Amino acid sequence: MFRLSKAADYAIRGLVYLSMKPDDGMSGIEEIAKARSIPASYLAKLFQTLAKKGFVRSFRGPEGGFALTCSPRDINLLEVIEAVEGPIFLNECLIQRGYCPQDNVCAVHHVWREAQSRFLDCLRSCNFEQLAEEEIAKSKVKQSCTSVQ
Amino acid sequence: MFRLSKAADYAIRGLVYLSMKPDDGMSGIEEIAKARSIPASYLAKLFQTLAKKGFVRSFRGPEGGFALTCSPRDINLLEVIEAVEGPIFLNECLIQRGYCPQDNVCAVHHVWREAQSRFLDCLRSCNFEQLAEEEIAKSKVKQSCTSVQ
DNA sequence: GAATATAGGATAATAAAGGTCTCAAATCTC
DNA sequence: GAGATTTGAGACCTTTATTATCCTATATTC
Repeated sequence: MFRLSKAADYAIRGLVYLSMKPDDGMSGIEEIAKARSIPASYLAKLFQTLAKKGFVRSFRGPEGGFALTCSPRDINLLEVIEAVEGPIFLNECLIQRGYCPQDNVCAVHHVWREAQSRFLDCLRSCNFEQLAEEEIAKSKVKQSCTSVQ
Repeated sequence: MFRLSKAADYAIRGLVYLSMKPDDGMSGIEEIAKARSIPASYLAKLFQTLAKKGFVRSFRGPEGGFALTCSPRDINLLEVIEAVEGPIFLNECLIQRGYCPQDNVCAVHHVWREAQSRFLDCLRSCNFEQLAEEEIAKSKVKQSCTSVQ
């Protein structure tokens, strides 16, 4: 099924939230989870893997929480998704050269490669600074004009 | 997980096989399954749904089997995948306008829309005539030069 | 009309995703 | 140092999707 997993979706939403904070802003899991309507215990587990992969640093104890390790500009969508879901392959035959026994015969193969590279480029070109800025802008519009659907 | 299901993969491979047959050529499940190394009983079910969706016609009895209902040129990859897997949505929030409560706030939303439309265009622009021709060409190359990896 | 080859449909087995809970470890405040 | 607070790690359960098989009904041929 070609669908983003909830895990990746949650991770992205959480990181966007952190990216919107003024520099080095730290947030606890509970805060993020509440702000973005994500199950807290699930988000906690996700942020553990994000910490392992180096996107965020964790701080224990009261007033602890998570903070980005680098500028939001230096994180892109693709990285985050792959950190949570593992590497993206639209079809098994794209996992690595020679994996698919019908590599040289299968005509669909190169269509997948093309579709995949376009798709990945699109995700790679989107960083969290953009996302955060856009979200801030949108939320301002919404505040000044609450009745609009 | 962003991956083509085996079901869709098998369906595509089966239809490519039919597309390679001279016009109106009919093939039994067993034949197709053997030619493309697909579990026969599984392929049978897939072709049932392909028949329901109108891509192939079925013929029972001895010498029966399946045949395309129209020219391979008039079938594209996207149609087939969606027939088997259901409609493609990269993220739940793209299912329909207003489905996602954070529609107007979420900045990631339009990235998904963009990525999705590029992806779908790519699949839509690929028809089974192309695929069949390419596969025939490739298999000829392979025959004349078997030792090449 | 009997044998046979095939589709049709129901059902089972497996794998993955999604989510919860508990306890340990660290850190801070008092 | 005691207690409160928060992450870390992992076990565990539930749900959903995928993959596969089996049995029955139907059409075709001889």
